[in-house]
Amino acid sequence: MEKQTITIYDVAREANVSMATVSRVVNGNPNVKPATRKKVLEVIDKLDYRPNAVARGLASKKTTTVGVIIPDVTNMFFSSLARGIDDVATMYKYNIILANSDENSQKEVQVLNTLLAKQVDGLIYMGNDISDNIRQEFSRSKTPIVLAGSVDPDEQVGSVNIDYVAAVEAATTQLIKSGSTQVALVTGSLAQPINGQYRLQGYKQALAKAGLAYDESLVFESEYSYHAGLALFPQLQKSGATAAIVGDDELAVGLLDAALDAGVKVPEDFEIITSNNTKLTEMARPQLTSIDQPLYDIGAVAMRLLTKMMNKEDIDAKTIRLGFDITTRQSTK
Amino acid sequence: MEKQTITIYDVAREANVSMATVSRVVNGNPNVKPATRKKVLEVIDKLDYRPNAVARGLASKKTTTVGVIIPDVTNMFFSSLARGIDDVATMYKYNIILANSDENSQKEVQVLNTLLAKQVDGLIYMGNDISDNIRQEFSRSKTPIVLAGSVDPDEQVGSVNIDYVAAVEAATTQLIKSGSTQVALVTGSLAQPINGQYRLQGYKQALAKAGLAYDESLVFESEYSYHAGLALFPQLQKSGATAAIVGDDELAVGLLDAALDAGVKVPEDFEIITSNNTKLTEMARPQLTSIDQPLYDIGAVAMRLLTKMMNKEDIDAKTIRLGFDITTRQSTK
DNA sequence: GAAATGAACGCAACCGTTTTTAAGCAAAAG
DNA sequence: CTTTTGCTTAAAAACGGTTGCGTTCATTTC
Repeated sequence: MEKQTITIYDVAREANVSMATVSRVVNGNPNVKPATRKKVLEVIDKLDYRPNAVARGLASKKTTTVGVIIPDVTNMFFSSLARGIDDVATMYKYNIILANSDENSQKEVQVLNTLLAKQVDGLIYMGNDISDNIRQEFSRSKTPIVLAGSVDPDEQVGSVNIDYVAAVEAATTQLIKSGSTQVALVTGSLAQPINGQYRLQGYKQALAKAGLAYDESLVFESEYSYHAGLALFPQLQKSGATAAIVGDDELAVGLLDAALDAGVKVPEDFEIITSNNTKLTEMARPQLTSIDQPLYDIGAVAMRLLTKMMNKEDIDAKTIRLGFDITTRQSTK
Repeated sequence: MEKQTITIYDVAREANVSMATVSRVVNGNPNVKPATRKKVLEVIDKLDYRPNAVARGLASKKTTTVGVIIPDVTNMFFSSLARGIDDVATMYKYNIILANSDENSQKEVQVLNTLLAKQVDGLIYMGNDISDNIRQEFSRSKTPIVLAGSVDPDEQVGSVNIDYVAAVEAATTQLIKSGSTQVALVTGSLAQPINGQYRLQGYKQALAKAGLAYDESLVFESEYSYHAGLALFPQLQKSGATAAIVGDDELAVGLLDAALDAGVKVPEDFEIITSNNTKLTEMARPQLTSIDQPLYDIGAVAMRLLTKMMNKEDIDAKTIRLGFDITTRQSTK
């Protein structure tokens, strides 16, 4: 009795036209006489008809849905990207299926497959680490994919990011110029290209240009979390570092708070530059100087790129590098 | 040439069975002879067959997808809920379509409709304000809906939250006991039931029990943002308040930082209790005392409730009230 | 006035599953 | 030895649209 879903067929009958015609007016196909269009529209309105997107997806092979793989929505860095993604997605009439992966490659592959099973028209992947498993799935997938905020050494898929080498070099240089000779680099696993290749390289370049020797003991690998930062600071201190460039904002706040709690003055005795310029950098006291990646834009541009790919438009460049800045606040002199 | 999607039909042919049989093994239907099951499985593996979820959705009228309407993923409060939702969703084999609404009722209705068009099996709504528009859509929807972290005065749909009256009363009482007679209440719009009804009531009750008069000038409506907090503090100070209970963590951090920047000592001269116990409360210095709503759990329980509803199991109670605590940190004496 | 043109619209074949119905068949029962 | 019973499996009808192709019919064109 309540199963009553009204279909395109009901509308057709009621309006005395074929379902093809109804389909045309629903889809804005111009080949419909204004009078019939009007009539159909009225019936649609009267019956409160709502096209079934699943049926439509099956018939047209398009779901107007894209999959988004995110390490953790709870992380400001990624959620900022996600917001950019969703905004331009809705702008282009797409919806987002959001799946948390915890950067667990097994989960990622899993999720990727259910996303593909759901026939998403495209896919956006976020995550620092592109495991071989996932890379393999990428390459045999016919579905357009773009990476947001991560780098892909072999450019199989689209991607949007900033020049991490240059960014870290600039940040490191700034720290050196302000007087530190012992600048620490605190990032996630060096096994991840973004850290082990790009950030590390930028760091070394800055050192080299300043005529400073590279000292491995000033490079720290850490989890990206507040508590990790809290726990890591003593080691940083022991290393003799007087400044640090940090790969994640939560981590940086942890370091900062640990410093403060230990009575170390920031920026007088210890300077910090963090990497993501999330709201956290403003909320900290002292506020954190940060590399300013345009997070929202990275997401937005990634989604825009994806729409082009889904639309089979031709792309000028598969990988887009956005500009960055360094926003100076109170954690540097 | 590569359009080659392999369907259930291909598998059936290759395995010399009907598609019905393939469907059975894919869906774990027991009525299949082990031998044939094995054969089919082999063919599936060999052909790398992946069932088309869209077709499945059309035929079964189930999409194993739920819609999630969220004000803003970028907000820690909501993203924490979202994380809980997603985790139990995947636990029950559902995916999440995430849509940001900015608490804009027009956008909400819009999004709700496209979600329903996509035949989601259920819906989770987050947001402080349940506009009449959206409430109306709720009531005529046949799709199960549950609210996460918000209250619904007329309990049309499921919902999961905490006892906001009691929570605010407890917080206010604590502030009064520690010596403040002028406790401010800083929340979002009082037009929203959660503020105007529940929080305000808890606040008044605490006052009454302590024999203090209710003073309207100590109640502040504000946007939930860091900058709003920064801007609001001077007014708070002018009001003579020596403590505040704040409805949102970002807002609270803003207030805290403004106090600090103004040379007001927290908690000596001004105490703060905030409401959501997000990570921010730990990151602030001094750390913020907070009502401890189990954010993740609210999301998780909401999703669990939704699975039951989608499954047509009978529910003991449509609205579930989780327990809360007050986690004392450094912003209270 | 007949033929050609083109706009509107209807027909019907998919899209890839699920699911109901029934058939086939071997073992158990009578 | 025939009938009943109970598994397996096949066939085919949905599910609600999209879309290529063909048809209809009012206009133009010659």
